[in-house]
Order: sequence, then structure tokens, then C-alpha cells
Amino acid sequence: MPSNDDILDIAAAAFAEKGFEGARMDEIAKAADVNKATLYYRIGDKDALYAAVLERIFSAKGARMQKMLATIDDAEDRVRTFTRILVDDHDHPEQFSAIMLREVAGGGRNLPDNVLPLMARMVGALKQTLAEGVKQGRFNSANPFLVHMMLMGACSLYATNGPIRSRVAALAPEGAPLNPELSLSDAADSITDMLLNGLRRTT
Amino acid sequence: MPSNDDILDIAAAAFAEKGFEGARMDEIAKAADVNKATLYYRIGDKDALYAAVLERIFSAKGARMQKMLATIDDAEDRVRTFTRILVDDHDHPEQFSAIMLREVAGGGRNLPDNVLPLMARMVGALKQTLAEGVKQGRFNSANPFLVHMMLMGACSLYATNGPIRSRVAALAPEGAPLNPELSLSDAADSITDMLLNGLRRTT
Amino acid sequence: MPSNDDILDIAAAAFAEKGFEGARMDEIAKAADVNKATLYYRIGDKDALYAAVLERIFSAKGARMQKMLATIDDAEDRVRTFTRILVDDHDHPEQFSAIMLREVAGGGRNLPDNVLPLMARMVGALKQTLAEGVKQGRFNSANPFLVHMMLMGACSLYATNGPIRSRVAALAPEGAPLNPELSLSDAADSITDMLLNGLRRTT
Amino acid sequence: MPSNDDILDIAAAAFAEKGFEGARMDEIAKAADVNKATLYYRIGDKDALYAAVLERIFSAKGARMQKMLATIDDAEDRVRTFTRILVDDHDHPEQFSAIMLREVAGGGRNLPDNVLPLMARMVGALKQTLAEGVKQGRFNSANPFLVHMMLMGACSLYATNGPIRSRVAALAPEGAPLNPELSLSDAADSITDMLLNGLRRTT
DNA sequence: TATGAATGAGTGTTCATTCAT
DNA sequence: GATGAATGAACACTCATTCAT
Repeated sequence: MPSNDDILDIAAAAFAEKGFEGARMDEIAKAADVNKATLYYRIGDKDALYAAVLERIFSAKGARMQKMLATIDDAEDRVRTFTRILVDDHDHPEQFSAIMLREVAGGGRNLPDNVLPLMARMVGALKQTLAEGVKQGRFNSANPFLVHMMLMGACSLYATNGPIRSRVAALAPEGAPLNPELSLSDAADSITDMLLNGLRRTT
Repeated sequence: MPSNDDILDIAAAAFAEKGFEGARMDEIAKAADVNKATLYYRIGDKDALYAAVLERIFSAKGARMQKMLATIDDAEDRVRTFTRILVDDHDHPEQFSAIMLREVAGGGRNLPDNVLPLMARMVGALKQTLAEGVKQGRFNSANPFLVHMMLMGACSLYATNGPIRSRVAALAPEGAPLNPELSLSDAADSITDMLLNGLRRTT
Repeated sequence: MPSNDDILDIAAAAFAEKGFEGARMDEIAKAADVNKATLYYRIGDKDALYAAVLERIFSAKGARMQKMLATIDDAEDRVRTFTRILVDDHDHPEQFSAIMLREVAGGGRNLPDNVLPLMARMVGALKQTLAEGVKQGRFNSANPFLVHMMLMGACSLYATNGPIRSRVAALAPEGAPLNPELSLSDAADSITDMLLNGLRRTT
Repeated sequence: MPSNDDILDIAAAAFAEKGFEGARMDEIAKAADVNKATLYYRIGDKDALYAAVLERIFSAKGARMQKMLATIDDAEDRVRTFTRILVDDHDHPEQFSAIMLREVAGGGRNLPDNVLPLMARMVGALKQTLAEGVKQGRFNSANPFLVHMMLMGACSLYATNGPIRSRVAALAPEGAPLNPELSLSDAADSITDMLLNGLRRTT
């Protein structure tokens, strides 16, 4: 008998792959190897299941972020760490990214109230980091929300667009491959570097 | 009686707001003020409708992009123009963004074959622009695909996360608003500036 | 522009192959290369089209039957001729058979009133033939309706069950093929022979 | 709450009366007094329902046939028994006949694979019976497939054309009724007699 | 706590038929 | 006469959810 956490793993994969509307309670139950009624009994309806998945993903990511940021002082290192946590393999960055992209696209239609503070906390952590960088004279001042969009958007797109990259690659003229395949973490590092290049205050 | 273009407008809004799975043929027909059977007679089934919407959005965006880029020489101006077209009000950037984000998140599951070249063409335009900038000694060399992710990701997220911003803002402690509201085009300009700061070759 | 007769040809094939409920007005119109509205204008709705098809088939068969029987005196020859007309290639015996089998199976649900006399006339012709045979001392007395069922049933089944024969043959153990393939007219002759063997008065 | 067997009874009647295309899942569900979704849950889609109906009808008939034939030695008795089973009241011969006639007319379009062997087995039983009759010197040699067509065709037509007989009778001039009404089993006996008359070897 | 069975309300799609031109 | 376009009424099938046990 799978644990509730096992069920949430399966559900997260389903919601990431097919979205809230596309995911099927039947399929989740079957994939998790629980009876559908048991799924309802243990976790609740589709909204509750989705909320549980989101809360788990976001709180894990947020906790990791707070813990690691608390131990780092250097402003650039903090930004780099921030990005690395975004794409950390441990909490399925493709699932996290896919769910977040869909949720943003849908205006947070299915976003439960309790994950909003978790999202806000992530932005807040970056905001604080940037502010300290400015105070230390390391960074030019910049809108932290937009910086967040750049990091988050670039990483999330890269984390999830693998299948599309493959299809596009299959279309491209041979000679010059559109993109040499980068691992997600390498891509995230490159993205952060580009961003830091733009933020860095040059004397 | 609405034109097919009117129907596609309505359908685009529905797909952007609710996604492919969430959009309802009934609702689209009713919102477009056509009989459901007429919708099928004129355009076809849900897949065909979705494909028609995507093709129209992407080809409009792509045509605009090629035309405008053809008239601009300066490398930085080209990047700025690229972004501006991404968020151009004329072709509903929130819809374009929302559909694209969902499609990426879903691995292009519903992406019709004929829009792939259109997407590739957009990336190709940016790639060429960056390459010329490098040749002119204006830009440091950078992975054009990742640059694309940064521009596209940041702009698309900003274009669509208005509702979530509002909800988060309602949560935030008064004093310091998380983000002073920027218009989408101002945000896109700021995003481009940050990116160009990072790309620019300083002598 | 196809003639009404051309349209009825196409419609007959459709009704024979798919039945009244299975045949599609769209497909018939397209196959006949007429606009669907033209089909309605020229012939009428589905019931009218079906009635026209049935009437044409049955009256052709009936006319042929009366003409040929009028010229034949010998009782056995008349029965043989009767069967031959049933399976005469000129009026698509598979279509005739398929439509008749379906109609019988459905209790004549879609059978228009004007074809009933045509069917009755066919039975009547056989009845009269058998009665004369009895009067001439050639045949034992027999229920003409049942004789009609035997001839009609056997010929109609054989005329239409080709596809099933093929599938069954594909299943059968090699060695002994279930049925050496007979042409429809040979089969009809054999069937008539068997029947006449049973009817014939032996002194 | 009706059993699955009850549902199949209702469905068999519907398919027999209206054919596969004409039968409506809604009506079957309502007639069987089950919710439509329950019908799908318990049995499956229309194809599955049809397959279940056919399999039940054919396997019942086939089992009965094998059991009874195993206990009878006399060749003529075996043929008579064969026919009696075809029209045995216990398994709704009108339904069996109607479904089979439609299926043959349609080329077995909807015939599930698993009923083909059942049909073949019936023909095989007759074939074997005839062969033994020939070996015993009782029967003239005859094509067993055609004999099958005669028995099956005549009985099936008679089993199902009651409604048409009535309508034709209503048309006929009083005096001479076209056919004195025979019960199905009496008709089947007469049909078998006629056939046996033709098969019987006279010394 | 767990579950096989049941179901109301959709969901995309089709089809015979009509109508304005 | 002819037809492109339009549509009400189905139609097969699905899905989140509940319930009796």
C-alpha cells in the first residue's frame, strides 16, 4: 500500500505532464496503485490533491532556499545558489517548472491560497539578496521582480522544453545544430552568469 | 454572424485562459455566437481549432518579426525590437504567452507540426542577431538559445502573471509593495536592458 | 452532373453495405458527386431515397421475373429460372440480397408500402409455379412460402457472406477447406437442384 | 439492480430489432434500468456490448448443438436436431436470426473475432453429420456449406419475417391467404423435411 | 480504513435536414 | 435548379465524485 507521499509523487508527475484539467483521477489512482475511493478517502478531491502537491513542492523548495541562503554571504554566490535550488534535481525541477508555468499561464486559477506565501517568499529571498548586493556596492539597482522573472522564466522554460527542442532539432538543417545540448544545471549556471554580468557594478 | 477570424479570437482567449484541455467547445461556440455544429463545419474539431489559433498567432508574430528586423541594422536595436514584438499589444501578448507557456510545460503535446518551424524561425532570428553583434564586436558571445529563454521566459511570465501578482500584492505587508506595477512594454524594456548589460562588450 | 439513376446506384451500394441506419447522406452525396442539398432537392430525404432504391431494385427484379416466367412452361425450368433471376448479375444480387436480409431482420421497419406488393408478387410467382407443378404431377405438394424461404434464404446468404467466408477460411485448418469457392450462380444452381430433388415426384 | 445477463438480454433485443448502428446506448441503458455510465462500467462500450451479446448467443447455441448431437446417431435425426436447435425457443431464435442476418448482410463488419470460430463450429457440425450420412449410404453427397445456407437461411428468414408476413397478408385478397401461419418450429420441421427429401438416397 | 460499484453532468462530435441566395 | 452554409437534436463516451459495505 503506497504512502500518501507516494501518491503525491505520482500526482505531481501527472499534473506536471498534463496539467490540472488534463490529469485524470482514475489514472493517478491506478498509477499510484491505490483504489480511487481510497485516494479520495486519504487525500480528498482533485483540488485537494493538487493543493497537496503544490504545497509539498513549494514548501520543499522554499525550505531548501532559506536554509542554504542563510549560510551564504557573498551576493553573487547567493544569486547562483538561488538558481541552483530552482533547478535542483532533488525536487524534480521539470515538474516544479511545468506546474508553475501552467499555473502562471492560467492566472493562478487553481492555485490554492496557501502556496501564494510560499511563492512570495521565494521572490522575497531574491529581493533581499539583490538589495544587499546593491548596499555592498556589488550590484546595480534592478527591479528584483523582473530579475526573478528572468531567472525563473529562463530556467523553467529550459527545464521543460526538452521535447520541443528535440522536435525542432529534427527539423533543423544538419550543419549547425540550433543548440548544443546543455544539462539543466549547466544551462542554469550560464543563465545566472549572463544575468550577473548585467547586474554587476563595474567600477 | 461572426467571421472565422472572430471565432479564432474567441478560441484564442479560451485556450489562453484555460488551456487546451480546459477549454470547452460549447463555451467557445457560445462565446463566439455560433452554433456548435457551425463551429465544426467552419473550422473543424478541437485539434483543428487549436492548430488554427496557434498558426495564426505564430505566423503573425513571425511575419512582424521578420519585417521589422529586416529594416534595423544596429545589433542592440534589433534585440530591443525583438523583445518589443514579443510583447506587442497588437497580437495579444498575454494570449501568446499563456499558450506558449502551457505548450512548453506540456512538452508540446498538442503543438501542431506546422507551428514548430514558426517557433524555430523566431529563435533563428535572435540567433542571427546575436551572431552579428558578436561579429561587429558589440556583444560577448553567448548561447542564443539561453538568451532566448531569458527574454521569452521573463516576458511571458510577466505578461501572464498579473492575476497572481495581484493576489500576492494583497497578501504583502502594506509599506513596501513587492512590485510597483510596470506596464508589460516597460517591463520588457527593462528586461532587455538587463540582458544587454550582460551581453555588451566593454572595451 | 449525375442522373437520378446514378444517384440511386450509389445509394443502393451504400444501403446494402451499411444498412439504412449506417448509410450517411453526406457520403452518398459525395460518392454520387452531387451536392447534399441537391440530393434532397432531387430525391428527398433519407426515407424517400431508401424507398426509391428499394422500389427500383424490386420492380426490376419483378419485371424480369414475370417476363421470363411467361415464356417458360416446364415446371422445373421455371423454378430454375426463378432462382437464376434472384441471383442475376444484372441487378446487383449482393445489393438486393443484403438489403432484403436487413429488411427482413428489421421486421420491415423501413420498408415502404409500395414495395410490399412487389415482394408479394415474387412469392406469388413461385407459388403459382409450384401449384402448376403439382397439377402436372411433377411435384409433391409443398408450402410455397417455405420453398421461397429456402431458395431466397440460401441464395441471399451465399450472395452476401463472401467476406465472412474469407475470414472463416483464414481460421480453418489447412487440409480441408470448408467450402470450395463456388460462383454465386453455380451455388444457386446447386441449391435449386437440391430443392428440386426434394420436390420432385418419383413414380 | 439488473444483472449483467439482464442487460445483455435487453441489448440483444435492441441489436436484433435495430441493428448495431440503429441501437442506442441510451435506450439500452434505460430499458435495462441501469445508468448509462454503469452500463459502460460493467460491460464496456458499444462494441464490447455487441461482442458480449454475440458471444453469449453463439456459444449457447453451439454448446447446445454439440451436446445434443453427441447423443444422436441416426443421420436424419441429427439433421432434424440441428435445425431444431437453430430455432430453439430457449435462446430467442428471432434475435439470433436477426443478428445473424444483419451481420451476414454487412459482411461481418461488426463481427468480433471470437464469434467466428463459434459460427464455423456450427457449420462443421453439419458438415460432419452429412459426411457420416453419406458414408452410411443414407445421403447423396452434397455441398455441406450450401445445405447449411438452406437450413439457416430458410429458418432465419422465417424466424424474423413475421412482421412482413403480417403486412403482406393484410394486402392479399381475402380468399386465399398467402401462407397459413406456421409456428417457427413447425416451419423448421417442414423445411428440414424438404431438404432431407432431396438429400435422401433412394435405393 | 478500504473499495467495488454506481452515477449526474457533462464533452467532443455527428447527422439529417433546411434555408438563403 | 442548384448549393454553401447553418443547425437542433442526438450520440457514444468520460469523469469527478459518492456510497454501501
